Amino acid sequence: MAPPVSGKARYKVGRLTKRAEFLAVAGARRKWSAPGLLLQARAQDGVQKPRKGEPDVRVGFTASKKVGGAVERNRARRRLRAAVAEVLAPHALPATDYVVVARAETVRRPYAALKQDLAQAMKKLRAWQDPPAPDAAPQADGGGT
RNA sequence: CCAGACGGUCGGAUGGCCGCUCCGUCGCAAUGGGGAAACCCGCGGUGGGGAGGAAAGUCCGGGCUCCACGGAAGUACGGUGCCGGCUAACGGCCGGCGGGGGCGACCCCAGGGAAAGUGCCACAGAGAGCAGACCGCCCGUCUGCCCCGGGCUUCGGCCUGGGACGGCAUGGGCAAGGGUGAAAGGGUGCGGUAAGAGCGCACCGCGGCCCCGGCGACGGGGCUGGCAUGGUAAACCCCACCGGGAGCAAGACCGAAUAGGGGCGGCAGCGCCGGGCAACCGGCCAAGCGCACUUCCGCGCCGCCGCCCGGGUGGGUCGCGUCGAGGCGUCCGGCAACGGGCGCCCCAGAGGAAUGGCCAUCCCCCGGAUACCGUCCAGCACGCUGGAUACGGUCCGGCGGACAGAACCCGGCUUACAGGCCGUCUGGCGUU
RNA sequence: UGGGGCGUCGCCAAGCGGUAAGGCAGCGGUUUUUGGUACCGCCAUACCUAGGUUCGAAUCCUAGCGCCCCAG
Repeated sequence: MAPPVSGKARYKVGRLTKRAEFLAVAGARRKWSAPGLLLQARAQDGVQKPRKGEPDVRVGFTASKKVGGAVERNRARRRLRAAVAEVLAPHALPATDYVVVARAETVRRPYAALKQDLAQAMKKLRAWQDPPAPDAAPQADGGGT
């Protein structure tokens, strides 16, 4: 691959959109449940992999009816998306698909705690790594301290 | 000032950091990447747009698209139901009418037909749809007892006439009153009567006819009938009017692999039976292939290969937001709904679904504090002291900021909703 | 998106204009040494919500809430 973005500090992640992709991640049975969210992970293979030119880390979001009405479900997904951009993107393993599932608590949970939930879930699933280019690390590490 | 009625409107504000999506524009990326194809995809700068009054429920009406259909009428089914208007249309809206509620502003009403037919009206009650007579009221007959009169008498009574009160008696009249019921076959009053009854009369109600006003629903008046016609149609039904079906996962286009369909060519097979003039069709056997392999048995498949064609699934693009029953402003007509003229504007377009995440300050709300300022109360040495704070500041705290997220688009309806603002009106109290 | 159905006591469930059955569970009693079984009694407990029609509504109508199913 020839990534056009090499020196930039922003970590791009792709998006899971097809039902089959979500089922594949769920079928891997690598999941961990935190108070504010539920994380699933799966290493990509020859069938489930990003198309060329896309980022090689992909994330999908799920907010079912159990979370609430459309307003609550939208808000839960948006908060999770923001947390993923801050926490998961810089520390994600390459060639891995993630699915973040919203829970009823996701909407009410303080944002700092939500970020900690995500980081803890990644570590529990052994899907955490330190940024590969620490010199270009962005200022998105506020969750730890 | 308090209480209330109706209508309209808004539905947090400002800023910072980091992001999303669409459109325009400039530059870079390039002989660029992905994909079978259709088609999709960067990076950086800059400018702009980016949820609602209900976007909701999906209860109606349309546009749009496909399907069906010769016209008209009818049947069935579903819906609507006072009148007039508005509208593209509606079960919507506006203005009226009638009925009901409220002191009032005002609110509520599926509000056609019950003398076309059918059904139903429990229990209670004498009687409930061809009404009926339990208590009761009245008139007789019979009879009991009491009072009054007459006659007879052997003074014990007997006969007879009248009156009053009665009777497990009996023959009729009545439907006022009692009682039952949601409802008892017009209501109230007077007359009338043996007692009563529309039996008669007055008023009210109801029906019929006529006149007047109104486009009409209907209203007003007159004459007349003499009560005939209980309720229920959100029971069946009758009448009038309306309705072809499905829905953007509609639909249009582009178009893999696999299986199946068709055509052409080559090769293999071409035994038997049935049908047919034949082309050919159907069946059976064998061969072949598969069930790991060999033999037997069993089961299953049935010409093989190549090329081409069309339908079509996954996938992709369009549909899809430039133009609309469009928005804003203004003028005119109309009581109004609404219509018309003119000017300006282009105003969300996602697609596992953008419109956000976090933080400050302000605003509002809730709880607490009240040293201080105001306010109120008390004391007076008249300027202070003590207290209160339900109110205005001030300070502190608040996982406090309603209902809720476009999905093809409009017009309505219904439902949810913290709080604020504006206007009109009604009732009460006070002051002048 | 379109269509269909159901909400009755703690659970299951009848009733389809006039009285809200029944079973299980629960409580009390009898029988039994005790428990179970059996029998008797008590369930003064229920019609999803709000309006309306009707003399009268669980039942009919309208609106809403919740749940389930079917088709694409």
